[in-house]
Amino acid sequence: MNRFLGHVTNRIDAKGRVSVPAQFRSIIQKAGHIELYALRSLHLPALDVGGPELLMRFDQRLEQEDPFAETADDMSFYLHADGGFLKLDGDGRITVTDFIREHTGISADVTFAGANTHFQMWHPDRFEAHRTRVRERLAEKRRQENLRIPVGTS
Amino acid sequence: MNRFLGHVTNRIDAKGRVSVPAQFRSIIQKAGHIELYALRSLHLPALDVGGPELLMRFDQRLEQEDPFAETADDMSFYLHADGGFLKLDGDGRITVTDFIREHTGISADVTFAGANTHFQMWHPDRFEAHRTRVRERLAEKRRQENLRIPVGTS
DNA sequence: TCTAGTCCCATTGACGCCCATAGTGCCCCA
DNA sequence: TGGGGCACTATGGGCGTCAATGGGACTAGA
Repeated sequence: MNRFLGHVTNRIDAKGRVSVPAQFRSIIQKAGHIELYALRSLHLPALDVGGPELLMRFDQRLEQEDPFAETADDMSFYLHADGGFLKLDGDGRITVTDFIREHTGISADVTFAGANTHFQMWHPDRFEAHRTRVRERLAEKRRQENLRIPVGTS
Repeated sequence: MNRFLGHVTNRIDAKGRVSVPAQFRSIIQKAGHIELYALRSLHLPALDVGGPELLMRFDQRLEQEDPFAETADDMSFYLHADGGFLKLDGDGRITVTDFIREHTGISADVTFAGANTHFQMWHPDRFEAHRTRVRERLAEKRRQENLRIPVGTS
């Protein structure tokens, strides 16, 4: 399975390193990459992480923009200055830099969460909070739709 | 990876020198260049720095952006007259000249920010301010157009 | 002579590379 | 079916290398 699924929480050691879950790692390494591309999510206190092809996807999206509009500059700045590479060491670990900590609030532990084509890095508490919030939103949405279309799935 | 990505802040020493991040340096040296070209960014209080090919790209952009040749000439003059070489010393440092300080407000520290094909030099505070502004604009834009910049929607 | 710009060297702290260990799940075999 | 052992992951730590920074000495031009 070459999709990022599920979530795992790992500990950051005294040297500031954390193991990327083997399951996620194998997907990246299968593609022959030893470095990860990380981007600070716009709306969430989380990091979007994937192989270099993640950056390619964003670059393609960027090319669709009018290169002389402010949006293109903004997107380029966001993708290139506000993103960066994370190098995997020989044991499949990455070092948690200030770049990561500032945006996510991560301190002692990291929750890795699959997101299909990539994965995310969270502070465990914030991840949990986000998870329940999402669940509530979805439940609410379904409740509204059920008023019209009663599809009782439970 | 031969792209300028991420950002680092380095200190200017008593002699006015600052280390160019090794990651950026290696990209330049891989391309076989010993000197850097610096241009004032058009809209930002930052310096665009890169190899000689940076000049050509800026010229092309100028031509396309401004249909009136005379204005384009003025702009070209403005850029080139004040643009200059930054010589790397043996330890990969450059001297921060008044030319740099005037346009960027840089005083004690420099933030080097990747911009894919080149990099930028910022005053740390201004960089941070710009970063948050860009994120706000992109977030707003996405809210309006449902523009899918980050994959992480959840 | 003084100043500004180089070249070179020293220090220190961070990071990469390597190996060790403990916990866990799985498989195989009795 | 239960036990032993193998494989692998997460984690911890040692150590050498390199980057960032500071500073001294030499040179050339004002």
